[in-house]
Amino acid sequence: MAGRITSVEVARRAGVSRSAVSRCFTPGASIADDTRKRVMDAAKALGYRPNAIARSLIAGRSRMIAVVVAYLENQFYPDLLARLADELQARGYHLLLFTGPSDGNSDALFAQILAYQVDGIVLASTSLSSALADECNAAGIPVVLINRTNDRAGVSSVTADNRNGARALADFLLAAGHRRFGYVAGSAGSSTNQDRETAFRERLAERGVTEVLREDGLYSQAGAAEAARRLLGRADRPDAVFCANDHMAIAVMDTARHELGLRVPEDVSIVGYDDVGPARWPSYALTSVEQPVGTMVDLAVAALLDRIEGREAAARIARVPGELVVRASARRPEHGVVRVDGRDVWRP
Amino acid sequence: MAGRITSVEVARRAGVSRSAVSRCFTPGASIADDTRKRVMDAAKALGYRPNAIARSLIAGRSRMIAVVVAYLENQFYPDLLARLADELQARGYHLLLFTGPSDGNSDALFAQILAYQVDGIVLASTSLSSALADECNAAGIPVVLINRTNDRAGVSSVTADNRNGARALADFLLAAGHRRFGYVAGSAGSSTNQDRETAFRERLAERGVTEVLREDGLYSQAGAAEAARRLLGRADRPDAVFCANDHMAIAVMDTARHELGLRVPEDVSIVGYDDVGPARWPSYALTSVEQPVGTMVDLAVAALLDRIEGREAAARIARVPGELVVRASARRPEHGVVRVDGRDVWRP
DNA sequence: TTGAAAGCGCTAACAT
DNA sequence: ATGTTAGCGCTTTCAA
Repeated sequence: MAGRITSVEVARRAGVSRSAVSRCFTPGASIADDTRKRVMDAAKALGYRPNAIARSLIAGRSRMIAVVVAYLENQFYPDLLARLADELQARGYHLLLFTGPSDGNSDALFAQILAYQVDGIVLASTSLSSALADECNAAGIPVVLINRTNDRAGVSSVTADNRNGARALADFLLAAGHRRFGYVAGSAGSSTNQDRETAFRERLAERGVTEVLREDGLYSQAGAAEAARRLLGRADRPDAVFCANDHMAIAVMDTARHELGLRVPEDVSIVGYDDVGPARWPSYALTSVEQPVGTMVDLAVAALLDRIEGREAAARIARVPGELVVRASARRPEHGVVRVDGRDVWRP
Repeated sequence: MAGRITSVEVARRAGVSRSAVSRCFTPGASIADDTRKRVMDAAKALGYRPNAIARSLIAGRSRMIAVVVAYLENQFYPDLLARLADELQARGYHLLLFTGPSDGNSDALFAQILAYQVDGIVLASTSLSSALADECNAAGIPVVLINRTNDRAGVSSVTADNRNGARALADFLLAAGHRRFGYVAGSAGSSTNQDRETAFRERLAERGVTEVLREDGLYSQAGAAEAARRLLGRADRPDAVFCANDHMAIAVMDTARHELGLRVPEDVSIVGYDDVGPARWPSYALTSVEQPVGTMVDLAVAALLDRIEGREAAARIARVPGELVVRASARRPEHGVVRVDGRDVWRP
């Protein structure tokens, strides 16, 4: 541990008491300009920084937020993490990173998070969101789920408006003339997958299509490639496939083109969800519903800090809408696509 | 802050002193089995966890490691982060994440890092590696640079063997018959870019090729796309391009194919460095030198913890070799490519 | 083996 | 405006 210079040494050098030193580093404390200057000079000379650990002990707040993420291969999560860190740093909080347990041992993780006395927790799409969220909530620590919801009271969450997005995708594909559909699912247990899948099916059913071929991709690229082989290898293969996220859609496209020799979108239209970076790469040009990471982070941080700082006690459930961004991976309907801010979007 | 149950309450319930409670949670402390059981029962009943913050204050060590990363769009960094978090968690340390300042304000960042009394710092490829590393080192906190080096004494670093990798790439491209070369550079200031570029040029020069067209890509995809336009748009364009990393190589490939109408590798061979996930996607099938992130993390953690835990005081400089993985983005030499562990690698 | 007492570095009453 | 005192939750001598 470094920065061993303590406030006593600064106080001695400046010829004042430790309290005076403390006040210099406490915004809004009353201290004479002259004293402040002497203290600051001494502090600078000695290289003194108030010890945030000791401060936390008194304040009962650590100004640290635990963030638990499961998989970082899906570019959505690194984006999320980067923005979260920026946003928290800007507000004087810091991010303690935990990777979701591969071993499913949420208790050990929970113990570690609690031990650090974090002021709040962000759970980004880990398989154990629910269990952890409940425990933390019970322990009185504000929790916000990102890209998952949870029915329990007291747990805030921020998601895309997955149901509306999936409905838009259904309408879009129908408008392009598709009638045979496939769905590559994420983990069945995730609320995001459920929302995307059921809304997609419901909308198709409303419009007279009741059959949707389904394969599990489990949010991994290997799983999605397998799913693509099964789904697109059959004689009566679908001519439009909705993948629960872009990360899988990319693997499905690659498998369709490079393994199965299919043309996209001539032989099969493929659409995804999230609009992550690689979806925009010309090799994929994936039609996808955006999941606005910036807005989601802003809402998550606000929900968390409002509770931590006592401005509001209630949990908040936010659902943020996103555009259906039209690119080249799916057949394009004759009508309904307009250009907005340099992107083609679906506005039927 | 939660987990407000303190050791006093556990002590009272178990009918012992606070010291006894403390000893139960201190490995190797002497305590009667009977007492331990009573304490543990009480602790469990109350949901008590020792406060890591209070503990840090005494120990003078926080068991937190600060990690500073600059850009998370390049998949190498999320991979690094995930493994680092896992590795540290497994050893009882935790990762405090800082995003490298876009505003170039390293002082503010430094202050925050110091305030948290972190036990060590991992600097992953930020533009301010050197300045920060020096400051932290001066403050007595062990530092390890990943994917950068720094001449200063006392600073550990772990990098790929960039010079050897770049030489292998030069040999590989020459063996495939290329004679007109281009280089898309990362940030000129980064040691990694310097090593890759100079070794590439030196090796080509040794073999009689002295001209290499150079464009700046600045480690960003937008920059790389611009570089590709300039480099490949000219009449006497190179027929082989080495990009300082895969992240840029992907943008260069996309630009070549989709904007400039070039075939890869028939019209131009493109090679990168890092062997990140997207390099393996069939749409790119990028020939690249791997940067073994697992090994690099292991070495970085070892270097850091050996110093933190007093096993070794000296800084360590590690350079880890990686295979040149041969895929379809570059013309393939007639000889020298062999299959090892399911990959084609260059072993001249 | 156990408890009492001191103290990690800091801040927040409370005096002055 | 400043100093004195107490104490955040824990561990760690020191005695017993």
